[in-house]
Amino acid sequence: MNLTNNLSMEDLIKEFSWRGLLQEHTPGLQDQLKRDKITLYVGFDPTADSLHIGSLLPIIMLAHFERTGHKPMAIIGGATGMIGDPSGKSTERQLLDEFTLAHNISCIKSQLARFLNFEMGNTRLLNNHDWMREISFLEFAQDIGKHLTVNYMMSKDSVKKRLGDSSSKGMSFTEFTYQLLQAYDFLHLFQNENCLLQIGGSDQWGNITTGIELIRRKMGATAHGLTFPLITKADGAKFGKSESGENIWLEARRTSPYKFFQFWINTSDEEAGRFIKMYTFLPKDTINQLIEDHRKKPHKCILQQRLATELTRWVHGEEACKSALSASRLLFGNNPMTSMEVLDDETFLSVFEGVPRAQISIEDLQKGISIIDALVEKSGFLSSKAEARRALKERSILVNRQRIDEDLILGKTNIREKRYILLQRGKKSYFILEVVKT
RNA sequence: GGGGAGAUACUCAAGCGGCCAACGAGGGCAGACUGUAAAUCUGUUGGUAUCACCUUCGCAGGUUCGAAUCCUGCUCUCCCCA
Repeated sequence: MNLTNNLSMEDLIKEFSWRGLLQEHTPGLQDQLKRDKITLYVGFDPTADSLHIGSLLPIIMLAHFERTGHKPMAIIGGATGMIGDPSGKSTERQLLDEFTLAHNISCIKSQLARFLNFEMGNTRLLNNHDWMREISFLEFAQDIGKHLTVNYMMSKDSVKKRLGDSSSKGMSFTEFTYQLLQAYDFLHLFQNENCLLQIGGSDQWGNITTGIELIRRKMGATAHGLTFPLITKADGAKFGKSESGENIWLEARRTSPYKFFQFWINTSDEEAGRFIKMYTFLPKDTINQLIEDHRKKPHKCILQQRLATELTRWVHGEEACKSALSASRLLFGNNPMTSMEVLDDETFLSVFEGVPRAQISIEDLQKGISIIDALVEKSGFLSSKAEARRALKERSILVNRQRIDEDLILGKTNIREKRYILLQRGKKSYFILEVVKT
């Protein structure tokens, strides 16, 4: 992505503000940021072995800080991840065992390294387990717990929600303590790394201010907090899930670059306008121009195209982005049929990476397989013959992108190129049959 | 402890002896239209050997030629009075 727009980013707060990345911040932060290059941090929860697009925003925030010469730190919640943050959660969270946690942490570390420059030493990666494990419960009670009242802690939304609602299952002491642990993180980083700012999603505001309060009471010093909005979709649905309800991960093995690309392509006009500001590093002028162009020619999907391209390139690299783009052109372009036939098997596979597939024997194919068997028994693509019949009646089944009838018998002639047959239900659901010798 | 109401498919919700694989709404899927959008319209939404049969209406029994519908017991949920 374009890194050379530092001029417009002299005032980070302003920058965040027009990008829609600013929810709340403590007073005086703006001046502080203009005056000094400060150290700041954001926490990442090691709840899975890959980050998903929900984590993209904090990463982008750190990248903005990195690019303007500040010293960002990504803190992996190796200790706090064992506890679970109650913010925004209505029930007690599952605790993770140590093995899973260690695995998750190492995976997340290597992912973050793709987006942030840890090489130069300006941007760093820490694990809060490293200092959390040093402190005993008694020390914690004495040095930390002393400074904040339970009354203060109870006033936080994350706590109030769980105590007030009679239908909820209550809240364990462990979860109640979470905000203190996070506050201790901030205090520790303030003392040892001269870290002056914690950022996070807007649901973190309560936890961040607890940290600021702890630093104020214990050290008599001023620390800062900044939050960015939590993303909601225009229709109120949860952001970050594909249409089929799967998470969109940053790891190519979990979510193929093609699917990732498609996720952004499928955003609505309004969302695309909002997201391109938040999720790309394109300068203001460029974005305004794009929005203007899009308004004039909405059918071109300029915003969605650019958003998807920029992000796929950033997350998966130039190569993956190109093939995701060409796959999309192929599948949704004007004359997909002809281009399908031209595809050799290798390109075909890369286009349909991540599409479920099954093997089918050449002998069966020689005998001929009814399309219903092919859809259900031989592949498991559809779950019952009744469903297959229904789909065929709806004329929603395609073989090698050609609409077919119920009486089709699959034979050798249906193999495209050398080894594959492409099944399709509707526009977006694909399945690959791989022809093998038995 | 006493009294009452209820449990039906993904969700809500009809049905109260045969015409019930079960009205309707939402959701899902698909088709048309379109910008791989929104809105709209249409079809579809248990299974199989599909003009038929099988399994499904909280669980287990029973009455009946025949039950989601009636009876008995059980489990769970909700409400009212103590």
